[in-house]
Amino acid sequence: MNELLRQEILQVISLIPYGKVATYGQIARLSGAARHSRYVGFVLKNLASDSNIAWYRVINAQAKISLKKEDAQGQNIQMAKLQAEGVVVVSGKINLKVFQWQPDE
DNA sequence: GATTTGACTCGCT
DNA sequence: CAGCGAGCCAAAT
Repeated sequence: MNELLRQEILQVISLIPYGKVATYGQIARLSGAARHSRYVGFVLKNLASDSNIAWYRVINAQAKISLKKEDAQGQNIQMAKLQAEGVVVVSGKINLKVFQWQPDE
């Protein structure tokens, strides 16, 4: 497995500022793995439970929480955390125009 | 060592 | 404008 790539992904996620979110694809590109969008989610899944990483700031390209229905608890936690940071969630979706992280800003 | 699967994305229908 | 399918890459079985 790519420990290096995994850490880079976590690194990028840790760079997301308070009150902002980023998409999987975005993270993948910033971490140097443009086409490893799926891998990003995979990494989070394994590291989220025992890491202090703000995994909940990561959403999919549809601006929605990507967890499955079975992970309702996780969805709830993520949404709660986001709102606690001031991110407004409308109809389960996030306003990317306002809250998506712009690495160059 | 080959096949399936996945917290995704983009493009065409 | 919504839905479906193909593409990509690493991990798990």
